[in-house]
Amino acid sequence: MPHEQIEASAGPAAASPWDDVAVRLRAGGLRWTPQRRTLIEVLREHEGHVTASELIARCKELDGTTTPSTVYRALDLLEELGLVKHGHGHDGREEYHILPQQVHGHLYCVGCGSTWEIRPETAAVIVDALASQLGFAVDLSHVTISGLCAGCHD
Amino acid sequence: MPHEQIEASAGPAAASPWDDVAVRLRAGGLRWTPQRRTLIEVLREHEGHVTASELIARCKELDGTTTPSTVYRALDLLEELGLVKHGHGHDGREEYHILPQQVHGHLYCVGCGSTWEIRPETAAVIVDALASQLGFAVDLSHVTISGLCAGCHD
DNA sequence: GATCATATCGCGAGGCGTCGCAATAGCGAC
DNA sequence: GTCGCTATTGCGACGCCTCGCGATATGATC
Ligand SMILES: [Mn+2]
Ligand SMILES: [Mn+2]
Ligand SMILES: [Zn+2]
Ligand SMILES: [Zn+2]
Repeated sequence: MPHEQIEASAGPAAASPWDDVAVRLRAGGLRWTPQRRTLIEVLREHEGHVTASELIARCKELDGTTTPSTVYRALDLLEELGLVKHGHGHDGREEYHILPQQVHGHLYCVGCGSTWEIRPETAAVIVDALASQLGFAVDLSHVTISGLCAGCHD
Repeated sequence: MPHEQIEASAGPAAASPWDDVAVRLRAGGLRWTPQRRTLIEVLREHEGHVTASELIARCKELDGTTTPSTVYRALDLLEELGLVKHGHGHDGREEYHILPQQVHGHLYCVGCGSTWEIRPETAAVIVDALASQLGFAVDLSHVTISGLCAGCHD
């Protein structure tokens, strides 16, 4: 497969945020390892929300030697780089937002199990209320708020 | 210790919600077991918020044979009776509110680790926003909202 | 391409919470 | 007081997540 490198580096291209992870890591004295490579590969396949378990499972498919603790640690790292953002589902389990564009809160209906993202306008009301009344800077994206959706109550 | 029963039933007394748990359980075809008795005894000692682990530990002090799964199941039951209400801390772990008077939300500062209850006025804003905009009936007490307190940001 | 400092890994153990199952024991009825 | 139905328990196993530790391997330097 000659010319592979030439092709890969041809053109400015649609730069993906994943492309320079190796560089960013090394710039900080950190290392670009096969385990991290695999995780990035998996993350490239996803959008939106994914469970930590799902990510680990997929990594294991690509590399049978995958270890959970290594994946968790790599995810922590990528979160510091701003490439993923974790939150907690209604039961406390971790969920990851891949390439979080705009942070958003989550709703979970205990009646039917549906989930929704909280729209920016609605989120703003919540954020503003806590900011103005308590000076508290909410990270809405970290939690899933439970309750009953319109279809499930009354 | 004669007259014990007479004393116990003397006067209308300051009825505690714990006093008729046995009756309420039996009324539903459920049973009043030593394990549940121990848990109630522990709950009587507490107010406000307690971790599930703390409750289990305290039960174990009173009864060395205590089993975690049994305590968890008993707590589920008491929650159905409205005597406790569980929520999740910022890390997803369970916390129990003993005799929840008024449900309230919780705030956690990721900077200093402090926690606060969300005051009713503030909670009302959040609940109303989700109710009016989405028809969603929030159970604020089930989650701990993370962020930075006034002292920890800017 | 060899060397070396140290970032990272894999492993094992532990805490938390859930569930299925077989054995046990409330408690209502007689 | 005994009997019998079945709610409940204890156990064991599992899934999720974290952490410490000794072994490994990255990648900067020469
Ligand atoms: Mn919950
Ligand atoms: Mn978290
Ligand atoms: Zn619903
Ligand atoms: Zn703070």
